[in-house]
Amino acid sequence: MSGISDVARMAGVSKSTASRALTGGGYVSEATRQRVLEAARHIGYVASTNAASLVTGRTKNVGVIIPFVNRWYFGEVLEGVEDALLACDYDLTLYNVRPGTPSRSRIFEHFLARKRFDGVITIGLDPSPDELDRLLSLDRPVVSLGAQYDGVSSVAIDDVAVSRLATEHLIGLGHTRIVHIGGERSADLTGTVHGRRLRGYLDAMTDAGLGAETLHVPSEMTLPGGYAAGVQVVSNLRSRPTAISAASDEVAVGAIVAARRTGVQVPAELSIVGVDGHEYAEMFSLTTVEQSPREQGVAVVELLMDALGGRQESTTALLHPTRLVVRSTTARPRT
Amino acid sequence: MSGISDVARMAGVSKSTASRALTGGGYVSEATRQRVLEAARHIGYVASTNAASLVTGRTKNVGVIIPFVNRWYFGEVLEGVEDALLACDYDLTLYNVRPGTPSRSRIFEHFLARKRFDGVITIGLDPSPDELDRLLSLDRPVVSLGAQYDGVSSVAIDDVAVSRLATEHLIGLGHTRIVHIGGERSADLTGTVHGRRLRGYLDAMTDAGLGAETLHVPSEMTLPGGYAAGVQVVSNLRSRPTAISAASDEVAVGAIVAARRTGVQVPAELSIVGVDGHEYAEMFSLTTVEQSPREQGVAVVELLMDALGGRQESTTALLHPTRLVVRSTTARPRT
DNA sequence: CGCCGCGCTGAGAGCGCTCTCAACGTTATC
DNA sequence: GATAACGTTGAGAGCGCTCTCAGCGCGGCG
Repeated sequence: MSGISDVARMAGVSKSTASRALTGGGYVSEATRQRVLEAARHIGYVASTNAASLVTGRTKNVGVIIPFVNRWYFGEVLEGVEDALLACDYDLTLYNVRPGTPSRSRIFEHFLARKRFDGVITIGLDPSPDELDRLLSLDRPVVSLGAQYDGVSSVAIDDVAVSRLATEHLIGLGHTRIVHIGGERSADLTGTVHGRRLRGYLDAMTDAGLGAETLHVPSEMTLPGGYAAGVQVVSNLRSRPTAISAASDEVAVGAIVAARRTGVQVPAELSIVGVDGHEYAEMFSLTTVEQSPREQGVAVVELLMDALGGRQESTTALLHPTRLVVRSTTARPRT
Repeated sequence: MSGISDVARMAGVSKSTASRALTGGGYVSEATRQRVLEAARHIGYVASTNAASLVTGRTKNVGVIIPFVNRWYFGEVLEGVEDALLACDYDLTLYNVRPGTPSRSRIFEHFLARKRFDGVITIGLDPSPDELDRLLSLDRPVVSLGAQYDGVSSVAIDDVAVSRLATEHLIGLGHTRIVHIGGERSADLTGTVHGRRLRGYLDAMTDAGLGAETLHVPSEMTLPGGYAAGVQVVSNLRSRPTAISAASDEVAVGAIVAARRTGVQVPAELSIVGVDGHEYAEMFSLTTVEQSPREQGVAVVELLMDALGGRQESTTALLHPTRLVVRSTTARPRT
């Protein structure tokens, strides 16, 4: 275990000078710097971030709080965040807070309190008041991706708008009996992604004078969830809708599979539109509103770096662009 | 920022005693311990793991090296590992080494060298000689999941056996024209998961006297990859096989979608079997050989904890059980 | 009664760094 | 020529802990 003193001795300078040369602070003559660098390389010296943290208080580590790892959006975001953090020379400590797990509270109460990070990125997190309290009392910058809450800068897309856009696409094609498949309906339609997407659907329907026709089939935000809901929609022969506005592409693809399996033609008998730009969308020719989670991951890291560098201009909420991609799961309804 | 001295002062003891009471080492009277604990709770004291690491050399942190986050198997494993690590009071630092990314070498050369962990878990890693070298020279325990390499204990399934089992299931049903869809064929059929699964298929075919009939369509180990390969298989009208042995469930589901889309009946005209026990398998009624990545994640953490606790009994290679689950994508071939 | 061992406690060294501060030689300024 | 300023360096304190070691009171034992 070679320390900085070894490097210093080998380069014939003091610990202080070696430190300066290595970390790049203060005055060091170019010659000395080279000598120190050479010595360090020679004995394979790597600074102990630990010891450095102890004195500087900065850990070169960022905590990432994420509810799921195994869903497309979250996986993409995580990879984007990881890449961006590495580029800034930061490690990433993962805190997987699956909702309803006992470990979730343990993370908030115990692990976060250790403050082994310079800042925190939360992804798609809808914190309880207590959790938010703990987060803010960490005395470290916190930024959020895919969700907005009090006192925290964020990067996200306009979930209401994307769902509205998707629904309006269906309305524009002439559909009137449009059903929305998505998450549970809760009292508050702004606290969750699926809530906001339900709201976008409702807004579009209301604005088109179809307010009385709205229909919401709740489902998990997963492919199997969409499948189950799709089966339900399709088997409802009496008043089968002519189109589905799904809260996400995973749900939409599930619905497509359900329709095909039941012999319902897509889009001839049933149009389906999703939201996300999932990697499966193209394969299923799914019409969808695309977003770019990877880029959002990079953006939220930038936001955090600003905060860490003291370049924080109060609380900001960045909205990333999205775009409608029309493929072949949507068409005019049969007259 | 309250330190241990504050706790000590408040409890009316020395720093040493406070430390003993808090970390549970050495002699402390029960009364004193309670007093210290109470004081710590009162001022919300949380020990700086950083400072502790500096003296003990243990970080209470584990590095996890993973090539993908966004594939089912890896996501499941990661969640299992995270859960198990939290239970042992360890943090998880994520190193996402996507193959071919420039960040991959940076991680091996720079980030790992910082040694901010007590041990390393590699997931499905096929390290280059140089990478393996760097890994072992870290002087920290390394354990591997889903891949075996020199000098490292591992947890995995028998990838050759599962694929052989899946293929034998098809052979048992009477199929002879069976094609394998899976990863690139490389010179060495043991270094990668898809290589070993290809080998299992080849072994089963050869043992059944069908050695001359083997056919391998390479594809990415993803759903779109399986779709593309499936299209290719299905459109080959002259000598269409009666069954597909897919290297993974994602590939198998892709092939199912391709078949349905082309109007080929599954399983009437084409049987398809996968490997993994993917969350989509049930929804597609896919016959498959199930494994349990989550449990494997837990198991590999146990292995690492043994190594960290000095209970390492040389290098072990645990094989986890798998089982064939017959659903309805496989049937006897039409005569 | 003296000594040892046991249970408990405190003093203080030191983990590997960074950073402040003083010192020193050299050059610019008046 | 005296002084200031600048660039460069080293000494050493101290980050917040753990851990070794010595000390102290007390009961058991020879």
